[in-house]
Amino acid sequence: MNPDALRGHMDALLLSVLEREPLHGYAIIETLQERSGGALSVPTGTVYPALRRLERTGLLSSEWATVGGRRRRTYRLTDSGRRQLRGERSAWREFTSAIGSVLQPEVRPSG
Amino acid sequence: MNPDALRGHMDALLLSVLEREPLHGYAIIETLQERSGGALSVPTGTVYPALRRLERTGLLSSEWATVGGRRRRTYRLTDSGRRQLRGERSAWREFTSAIGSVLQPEVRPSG
DNA sequence: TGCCTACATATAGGGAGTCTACATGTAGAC
DNA sequence: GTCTACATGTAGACTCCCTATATGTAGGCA
Repeated sequence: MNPDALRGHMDALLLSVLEREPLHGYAIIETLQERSGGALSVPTGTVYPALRRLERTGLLSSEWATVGGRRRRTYRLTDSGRRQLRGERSAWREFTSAIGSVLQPEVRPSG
Repeated sequence: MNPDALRGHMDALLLSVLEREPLHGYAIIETLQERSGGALSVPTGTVYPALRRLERTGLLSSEWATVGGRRRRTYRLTDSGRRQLRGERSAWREFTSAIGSVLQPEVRPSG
C-alpha cells in the first residue's frame, strides 16, 4: 500500500476502530490489520503520534492502565469524536465517489 | 474535500483523464471538475507541478502548441503511463476495499 | 545466564506532495 | 480601460506519514 494513500484517512480509521470499545495503541494496530484482511500494516511511528494528535484535538480521551506488568494507554471516543466519525464516514463516501467517477475506465459504445 | 485526502491519488486522476485523449493542464482541471460532478476543484498549483513530475518520471510526454494566440502545453500518456494507470486502478480498488472494511459501521445482530 | 519474540509506548528527523499566494501574459466583451 | 476567461508557472508553507531508534516488561528456550 502506497504510504501517501493513507494520508488524510488515518483519523477516520482510528476513530472507527475505537467506535465499539476503548483500545490501546498496540491493539488498535492489530485490529486495523485484522479488519482490513492484512492490507493495513500501520507502523507505530504513525499510530502513536496520530492518537496523541486526536486526543489533543478532543476527539479521543485516554487513561493509563497496567495489565500483566505492562503499561497501556487506553483511548476512547469522546462525544466530539463520535460526531467526527459520522462526518468522516460521509466524507469517505463523497471522496470515493468523486475519485471513482474520474477513475472508471471509459465505457465505449460497442459496434 | 480535505486536501490531504487527495494525496497519493493525484497521479491516478491525471493519468485517467488523459487516457482517452491528450489535454493541456487547464483542460485537465476542467475535466476533473466535470467528471467528478464538481467535487474535485484541484488548484493550478497542484496540477502543473504534478504534470511536470509525471513527465519527468516518463508517464507523460508533452508538447507546446499555440491555439487562439494562447500557449498550451499538451500532455499525453506514454506506454509506461498506460501501464501505470492499470496499476493505479487496481491499487485504488485495494485501497478502498481496505479502508472500507475498517470504516463500515458495526453491524449488530438484532434482538 | 543469555537470547529471542511478543507486547507496549514514544520521539526525532526525513521526505514527499498538496496548497496558498503570487507572477505573468493573451483574447475578447463591455 | 476594465473585467473575465484562458493559460502556465514557481516559491514557500504546511501537514503528516514513515523510518529509525530508544526504552522497558514478560515469558519461552537452551
